[in-house]
Amino acid sequence: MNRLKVPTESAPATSPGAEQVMFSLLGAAHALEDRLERALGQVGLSMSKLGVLTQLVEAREPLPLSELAARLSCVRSNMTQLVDRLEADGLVRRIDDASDRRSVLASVTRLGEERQAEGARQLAKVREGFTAALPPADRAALARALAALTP
Amino acid sequence: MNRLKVPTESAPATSPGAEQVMFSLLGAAHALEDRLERALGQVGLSMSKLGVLTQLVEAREPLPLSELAARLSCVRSNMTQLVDRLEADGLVRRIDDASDRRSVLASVTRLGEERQAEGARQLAKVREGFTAALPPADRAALARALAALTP
DNA sequence: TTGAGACGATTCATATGTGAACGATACGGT
DNA sequence: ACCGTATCGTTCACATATGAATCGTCTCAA
Repeated sequence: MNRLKVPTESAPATSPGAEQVMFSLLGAAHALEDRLERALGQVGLSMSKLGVLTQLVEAREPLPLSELAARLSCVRSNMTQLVDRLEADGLVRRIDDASDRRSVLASVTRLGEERQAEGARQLAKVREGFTAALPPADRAALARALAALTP
Repeated sequence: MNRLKVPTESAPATSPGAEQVMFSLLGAAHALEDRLERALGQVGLSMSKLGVLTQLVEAREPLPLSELAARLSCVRSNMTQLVDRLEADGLVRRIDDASDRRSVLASVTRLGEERQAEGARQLAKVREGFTAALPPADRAALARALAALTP
């Protein structure tokens, strides 16, 4: 699931190091995603799968695939395949929507709920490690900078 | 090429906001990658393709696929396919390595060099936008925090 | 009521990544 | 000189994403 390392540039001699901050951000996120996928892999999940399960658990009711796609910011065809795999794993079931025959609802199974809880624990562990690695003095500035960067 | 949005958590009431910093980082990187892929798409490239072309241009000589995979931190099978597509695009040629018959070298074409230059310009534009969006007061702290985060 | 257009899910083609298995080649120690 | 092992590229199966095209269903305006 990894992203390739970003192309290094032949440094244009402007403010020294400024060009590299963007790549540092990509690299840090990349490394973090690796850790998350590895941790979740230990309980048979991925970030994508955990995302779907978490939505369903939090909603406390079955949700249409369209709604899941919207909440997780992906296209519907992606959700079709993701739910295919979750169904094959026995973590989710498709049920017909009685009120709209176009719609298909995803319903989390008992096993899916258990797996979601395990995944959430793994995720929390990684998050703790992340927070621990963060220089406390820079935490606020990081949060501020990231907020400014996300439009 | 997008990553799904990260699962939101039912906030455990520890230090307020601290849990979310990790997700902010993933989100910011995600948005940034989107912008980069879109900018590169305008010249028919992707981050992965530009990465390969840039390595070849900077090396000023053909490189073995293994070497490219190592430099871009991906597995060799990925490089095989990436070079397949670059070759189909006419940006790269495979040539036999006379000194080691196991090895295959990737050689950037004239068109590939031109495309790399265009890609680098697109990348620089995005980077400028990135830097502009960054609160100057937080730049150093961001760089420091990201460095601490990348092991 | 009906028919045009919006909407929901799926399928297909494609891009990008991983990892295992394979065949060809290289190389070092005996 | 030969054999075991390492390395190289490829192929395959899979996971994850996008976007276009398709098919069924729904809804509203005329």
